[in-house]
Amino acid sequence: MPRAAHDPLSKKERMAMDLLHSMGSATAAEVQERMPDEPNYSAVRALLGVLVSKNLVTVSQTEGARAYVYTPKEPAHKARKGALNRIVSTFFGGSPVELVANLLDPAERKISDDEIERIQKLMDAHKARKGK
Amino acid sequence: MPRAAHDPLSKKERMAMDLLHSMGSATAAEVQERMPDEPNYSAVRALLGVLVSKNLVTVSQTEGARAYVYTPKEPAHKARKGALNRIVSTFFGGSPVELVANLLDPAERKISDDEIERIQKLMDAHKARKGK
DNA sequence: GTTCATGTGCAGATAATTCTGCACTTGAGC
DNA sequence: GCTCAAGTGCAGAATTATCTGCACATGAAC
Repeated sequence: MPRAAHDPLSKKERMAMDLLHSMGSATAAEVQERMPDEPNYSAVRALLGVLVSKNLVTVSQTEGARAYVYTPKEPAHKARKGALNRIVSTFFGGSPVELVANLLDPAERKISDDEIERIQKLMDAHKARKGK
Repeated sequence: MPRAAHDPLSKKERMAMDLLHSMGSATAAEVQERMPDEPNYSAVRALLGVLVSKNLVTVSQTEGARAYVYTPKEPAHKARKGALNRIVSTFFGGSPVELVANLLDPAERKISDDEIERIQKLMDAHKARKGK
């Protein structure tokens, strides 16, 4: 029986998971490259192995390639949702509006005018869909 | 000498830090209450002690109260910024717009009409400030 | 001034994570 | 057919994180 799904990840595991999520999928070597202070190859393999055994990651071998490819099992949209929920509740008192306000805050320099423009469009589209 | 600032937190440490951030500050007992499956008091104290020794948390004693109060050292806005950056880069390909789009996506059910209204207002205000 | 609940400090024990090393495989290049 | 680079499997060592227990402090209630 697999471990409980909510089993929290250890720090390196979390790191590796995040890398896999941001890359979509990757080989051990690719993960290694992006780990802070490049642990050795065996260590990375061991780490990924743990994720596989926890059933959080899938391993596969593609045609011509030699190395295994590791892919997160949780679909991206779920992972995003979870991450967002966590952040909203721990840093923005549960209010997504606060989060957006923070993104817009120029003091935080996180978002360009162009991007703001695009968000505005999203909102309009959203409104239109709603209104009809 | 303190440990490197980017020293990643272990899972319980992360949990405790998040709790402190969401509460502003707290006693060991308060943190304990909110930890999944309530570890014992000594364990929580030990955990908080580690955070203090890593220089991430401050401990203080207020007037009439007996228990120590633990407070994150990193100012809230910085913590938020870091958390947002991390999420944007690991789950939204570096684009804050994608994050907002995800928040708006009704399939994700994360945000109410009322909240959307408020975001819209924020955007307008932002635009107005810009335009002048 | 005794008792009790709640705290503190700290020294290790226990458990989990992270890493290492090595024997073995396989395809490419020569 | 060798040799080499890049993989794989796995067993356990080394390191960290987590927890436990206990002796002592202190204010409140009685």
